[in-house]
Amino acid sequence: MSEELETEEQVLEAAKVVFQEQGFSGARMQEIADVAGINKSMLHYYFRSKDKLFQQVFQDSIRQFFPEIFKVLNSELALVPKVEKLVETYYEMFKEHPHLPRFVIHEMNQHPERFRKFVKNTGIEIPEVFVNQIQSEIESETMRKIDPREFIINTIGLCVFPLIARPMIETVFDMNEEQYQQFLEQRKKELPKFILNAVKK
Amino acid sequence: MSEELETEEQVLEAAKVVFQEQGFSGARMQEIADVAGINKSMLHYYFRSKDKLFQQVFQDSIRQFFPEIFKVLNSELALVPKVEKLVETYYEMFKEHPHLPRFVIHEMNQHPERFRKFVKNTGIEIPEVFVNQIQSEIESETMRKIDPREFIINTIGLCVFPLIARPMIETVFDMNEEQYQQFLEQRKKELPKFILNAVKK
DNA sequence: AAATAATTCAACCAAATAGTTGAAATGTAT
DNA sequence: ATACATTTCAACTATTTGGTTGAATTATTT
Repeated sequence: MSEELETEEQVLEAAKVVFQEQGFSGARMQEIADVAGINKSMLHYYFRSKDKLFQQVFQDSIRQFFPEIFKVLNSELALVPKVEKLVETYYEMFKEHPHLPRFVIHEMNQHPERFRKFVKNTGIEIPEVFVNQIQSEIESETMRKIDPREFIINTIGLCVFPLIARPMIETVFDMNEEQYQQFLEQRKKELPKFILNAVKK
Repeated sequence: MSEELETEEQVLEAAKVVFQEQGFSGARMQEIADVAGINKSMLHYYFRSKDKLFQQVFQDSIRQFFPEIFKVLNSELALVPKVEKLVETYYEMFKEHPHLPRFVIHEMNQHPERFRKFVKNTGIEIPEVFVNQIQSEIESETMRKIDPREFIINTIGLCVFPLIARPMIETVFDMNEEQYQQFLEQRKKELPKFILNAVKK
């Protein structure tokens, strides 16, 4: 039983790469096997079907996408460092997993019910601490009146969009890969200012 | 030759619905035929292959997604009404085509080169008028210093995100369909304030 | 050493799916 | 009326693809 975990992890890793790039319907079992460096029989030896394998990958991706961010949202940081930390957390995550957000977005829209089930499994809840924080900032007049939900959605959206829209950005603004990466670096610094200014009194 | 255009349009419309919902690899020719209310032979009679049909749909979707926005960006409106108009334009477009942005995002990432080619075909260019407008606003100190590209990306991202992330929003904030629609309505009013405040001095 | 688990391989099966064909029917233009 | 274009239909082909099988091999455990 020595290699079991190792190979299983190898398969999962390969499946993650292929599914996140191509989506469920675009992914091929053979390609996953190739990337994992094993043969197709092994896929079915560990995971019984494409669907089972996909669900595992999707579940894992959800766990990667949300909880880390919600941990920051519900931390005890003050508003300014919290927003900075949020942006940084996202950018770190996406540096390693550039296809993660688009994958989650695409697949959650294909099967919203399954997505809901999976999210419930991860135990995510409405970020209370953060909602309260916003509310008290508004009351103490250090922030203009804004629906905390808007705030959260805007922040996540602003982090995610430049990644999922990469080809659009490169095309419209005529950038090469390097210029795009440079643009992201600059943006990482500017984004917290943009967000914080947007909610300033 | 009387019905030709009509039927061809019917097929394209059906293909648009199915491709935009399921993506290229998820779409089935049979389903497109069913939605168009014709049989499969006709698909190949007008468009020779799935790929040809898809490219037509994708090309059309790009034409729908970008030019309208760029027209607003490059119009002669002042900044405040321009942002308001931008948000409104997007929301109107997405009311009729809710799957459009996710479709374009997904497929442009699958084949960035083809996407680039298609965009070039539509004759989109860097929105000069708007870039100049931002620059002069910054010089006259009515706006804080910001890269115009950031401004454009942030605006589009903020418009698009709540649509492509719908299942996430409904799940995390525990909304039903109606509450989600209501949320969008509220957001339509709030978003211009958010954007304009973000770039205010 | 014996038993069990992990792995490979090649061949295979079954289902899904894109695409084809040809004959017949219907509609349209000249 | 005739020619041409459009449409239907059902059956068919070819390819892709998910999944299976079983025998042989290698590694691990006991």
